[in-house]
Amino acid sequence: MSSREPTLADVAELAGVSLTTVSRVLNNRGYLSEKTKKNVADAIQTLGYRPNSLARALHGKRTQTVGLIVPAVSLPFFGELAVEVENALAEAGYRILICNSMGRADREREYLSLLVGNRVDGIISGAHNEGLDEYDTIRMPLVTIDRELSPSVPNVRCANEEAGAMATRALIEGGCSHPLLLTSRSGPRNLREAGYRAEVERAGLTPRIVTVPFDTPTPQRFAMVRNALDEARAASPVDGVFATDDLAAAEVLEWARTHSLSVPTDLSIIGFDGTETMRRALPHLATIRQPIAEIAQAAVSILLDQIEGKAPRSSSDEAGAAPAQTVEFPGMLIPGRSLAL
Amino acid sequence: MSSREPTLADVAELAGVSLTTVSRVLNNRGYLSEKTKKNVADAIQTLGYRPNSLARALHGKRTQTVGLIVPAVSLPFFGELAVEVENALAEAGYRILICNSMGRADREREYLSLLVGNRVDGIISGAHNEGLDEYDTIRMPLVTIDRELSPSVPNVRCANEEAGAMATRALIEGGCSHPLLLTSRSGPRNLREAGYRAEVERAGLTPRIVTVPFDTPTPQRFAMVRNALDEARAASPVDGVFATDDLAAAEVLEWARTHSLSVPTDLSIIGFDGTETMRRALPHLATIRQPIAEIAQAAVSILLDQIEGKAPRSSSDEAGAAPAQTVEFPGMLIPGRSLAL
DNA sequence: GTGAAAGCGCTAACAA
DNA sequence: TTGTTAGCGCTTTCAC
Repeated sequence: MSSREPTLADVAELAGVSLTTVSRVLNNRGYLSEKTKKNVADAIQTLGYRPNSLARALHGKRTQTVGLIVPAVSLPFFGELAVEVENALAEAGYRILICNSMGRADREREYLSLLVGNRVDGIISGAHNEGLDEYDTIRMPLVTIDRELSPSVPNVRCANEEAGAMATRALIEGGCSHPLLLTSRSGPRNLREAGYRAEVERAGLTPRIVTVPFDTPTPQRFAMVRNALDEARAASPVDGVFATDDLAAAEVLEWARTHSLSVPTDLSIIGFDGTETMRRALPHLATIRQPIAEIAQAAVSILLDQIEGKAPRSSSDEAGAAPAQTVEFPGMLIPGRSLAL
Repeated sequence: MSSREPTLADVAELAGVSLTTVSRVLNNRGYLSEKTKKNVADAIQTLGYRPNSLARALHGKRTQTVGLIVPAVSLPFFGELAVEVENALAEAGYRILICNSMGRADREREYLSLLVGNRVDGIISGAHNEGLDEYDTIRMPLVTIDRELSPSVPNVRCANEEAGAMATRALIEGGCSHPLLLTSRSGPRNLREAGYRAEVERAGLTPRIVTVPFDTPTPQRFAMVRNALDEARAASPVDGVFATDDLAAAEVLEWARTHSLSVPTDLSIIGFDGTETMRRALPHLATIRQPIAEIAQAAVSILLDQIEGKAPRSSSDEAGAAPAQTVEFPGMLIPGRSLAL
């Protein structure tokens, strides 16, 4: 009875017309008599027919699907990013295939393969694994979010350097003379760090940086943050912390509590991201809000331009075409009680 | 040059064999000479060939894809659920198509259609829209997570009633004589509420319930929570709150602060879910942890049994077969400073 | 061991 | 206004 999904042929038979005709009413193409239209529509209705998108896609048309690669949608930033990307895509009639790389290069590699195998129309990558040359092989529209993959791949992100400077400035203006940076990976590619450094030096202070890797498993995380901060404080005073994500900032809050440091009197804290979830969880935490919706929309719109051929992927920059864009959106300071004034 | 993805035919030509042969080495079926195998493998390598899964699926095989419908992966519970479902599925060689219904019935309906159109092999639904009779039309393996869809659809969930009782008991044992329930929708189908009621009555206390709809937009949320709690407190004293999710519990914490109620001296608070994100953000919040990984694994395993034919979906319960299971996993009390002892 | 040919469900010329 | 036919890329009998 409910053996298999009905096909075009089933509909055609029931309606007493040819396949083409059914296909035509489905795609609303060509001239059809009202009567035929209705017949077919009825048949579709009674059969509960749904076109097989695979077959359609096989024919060379688009799959209307875009792959999104992120570390994990369980992280508030990426969860919200995924939702916004999905919304932006939905408006254009595209769907999303979400891939959680879990910070593992092998999984990202696998997913890349899978996406190509599934013939998605394009890929948005927000994962952060290094050294994946597989991306060079990708012959399809590609956009990254906050990730420098190659000069030929467009990159959309928050204006990290200025945002980092903004956060640091907020600490300094609040009276901190020993502001510390807590981040996941220090180095020249960390633009939030660059902003921090610039601002600290401008104020004639000394940069101090402490790192706890992004993908540390939760059980060990808090211990690592605590140790790192303890060490830093043992070396010299700390009266402010800029954590490059809000979850890390939450750990700093907890650390302060265990040391009976009162916030912001003894210690000012500012985070980064400003996701809805974290705003709800810790409304008093000052932070820099990334404009997630804008970022998602921009990434989607660039990708769709490529997909729809307005901007043929300049993979090899033939004729020295314009280099791929880096689009930046400013972060926004959200004040909070965790910050002295 | 990088015109289109290479096809089986391209590989066959380069290797100087037939389509069949290539297909055989791909699927490792039948007898092949080592030499041929190697030739083909090389051709695949140099061409960077990836089988088109659409074409394969079209042939009647599985798509190896499962749809997951949730309100939004940006909510910590569903974000973590999605990740766990994806992990469980990955082990079995399946992938996941995530659909965020955003609490809207129309979007859920659309997504259902889309999933069927994409010929996913099965669906896991964790969304919460009422009155979607579309589900009756679905002729494919289906499992729900914490959602009573129909007696014939298996449902996996946390043992909500006991967990609700557990939370309430924690408040009462901590000395609360006026424990309030903050939930999103009150009614007989709310099992956490049922647990709360049972326990409150057992202690000879009066149940008091306050609701703020789940999908209230963030800007208005906090105001609604505040008003609801203010009203409740104006009517009679409140010395404990059981919030049926941790984000709501966070709002109660904030409400307590604005009223200078000290937690837990004046007010005990316990939440629900115990996601990693919320544990990191508010480590001192007592809560009931849902065993998300177990729930995800169970749902996946039941679904895969259906897909792989071990348990033919008993949509009409022919021969009065065993009714669809409801699988429950116990919640776990996580104590915290928000709770008096 | 390997190949030829039919067909999965659909679209798009090309006819009628 | 509608039907016929040839694929899309792959798997799978059935032959050789």
